[in-house]
Amino acid sequence: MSTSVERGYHHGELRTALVGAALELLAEAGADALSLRAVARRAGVSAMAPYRHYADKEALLAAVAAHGFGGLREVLAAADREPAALVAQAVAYVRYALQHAALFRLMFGARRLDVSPELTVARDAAYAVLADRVAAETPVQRDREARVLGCWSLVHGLALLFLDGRIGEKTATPAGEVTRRVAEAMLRPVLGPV
Amino acid sequence: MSTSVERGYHHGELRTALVGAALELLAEAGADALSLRAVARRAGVSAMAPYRHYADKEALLAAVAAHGFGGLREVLAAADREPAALVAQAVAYVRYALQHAALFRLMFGARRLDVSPELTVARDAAYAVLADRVAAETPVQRDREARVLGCWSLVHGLALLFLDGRIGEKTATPAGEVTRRVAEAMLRPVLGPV
DNA sequence: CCTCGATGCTTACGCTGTCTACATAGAGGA
DNA sequence: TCCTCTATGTAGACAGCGTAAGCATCGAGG
Repeated sequence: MSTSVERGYHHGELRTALVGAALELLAEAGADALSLRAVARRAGVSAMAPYRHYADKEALLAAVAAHGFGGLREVLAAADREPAALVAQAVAYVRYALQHAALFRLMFGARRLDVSPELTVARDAAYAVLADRVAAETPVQRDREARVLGCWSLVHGLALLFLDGRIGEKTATPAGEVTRRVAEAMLRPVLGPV
Repeated sequence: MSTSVERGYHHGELRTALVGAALELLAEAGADALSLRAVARRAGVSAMAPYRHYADKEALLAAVAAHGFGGLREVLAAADREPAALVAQAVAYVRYALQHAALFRLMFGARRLDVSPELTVARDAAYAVLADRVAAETPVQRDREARVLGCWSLVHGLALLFLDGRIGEKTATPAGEVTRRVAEAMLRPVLGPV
């Protein structure tokens, strides 16, 4: 059997190849170009082939989003091993959103992606990295839940405002630096001196 | 001339009627149902008629989004007149997002909506209400910009996490109450006792 | 009264997601 | 060895979408 370009009637790895093709399209041409037919085309397969592996377009997008949350989890976990782990995670979160803009938007795409358990698991795993760090640095049990939510909201909102071009238009400051400053300004009083 | 159902060849108020029809569709059936043809249908007009008033679908969506920012500005301004204005604005922001979920998502839809000056103006006007309040309550000039950005991110992220169903699934606490708690937990140390 | 520009309509094209029906191939039992 | 069964991929069709081109209608101003 051939492993790369050559293939016969059956693809062999279509399921993962489709996610890969979707990620490429997303990175190269944005969300508007992400049609099911275009994904199939790029995978070198007919328009209906994806339906053997995914119930419909939404299901494929859910798999793509899950992949995105996997990547997010990795960068957050890496940042968590740095000193000033919380601020590092905030910066990593925003950086990931900016580097994978279309994918990041897809991940929070609003649809009934929740039906996919795979997506839910990947999502929760990514957020657990952030939530655990916040919880660990919040001594007072009473405030813990609210602060986890608050920090999560802070980085997520910051990422989206960057993506929407609401920040960084006027300032020449790099996104990472802005993120660090905002995170420190909001978290310093909360967590004590970093 | 007839004002309601009856109309001849020309509509007369198509431009605003289209925005109204789009808002209705958005509220009733969500973003997926918001096709240009469906909007035209609801306005009682042919599929091509909207093009006399908007360059393309994006342009109409920009007008709809601008309308949404107008509404957001109003509720924020009303909240700003309450005691504990900052927390009240946070609650109002989240409430607006939840009550107009599909519209709210459209408002931050990521596309090149920025080309519409009308949209930019409406957007900036809404955020000015929040930014002014934060600035007014941030005594230290040095932190002001970072805190404006931080508070903005906080409420925006919170709203989106609610919309995505990430909050409120497990807790029975009403959204407004959760928002209030988070806002207070994050802002109390920043702004001093409310 | 008559023209002319603004506004709306009709038709048509390529693209999309998805349904139905058919083709192929590799694996397991006869 | 051959034969069938199932998983996988293909072909064609359909309705709905955004939108380009050209035609119809109307009201305002000369």
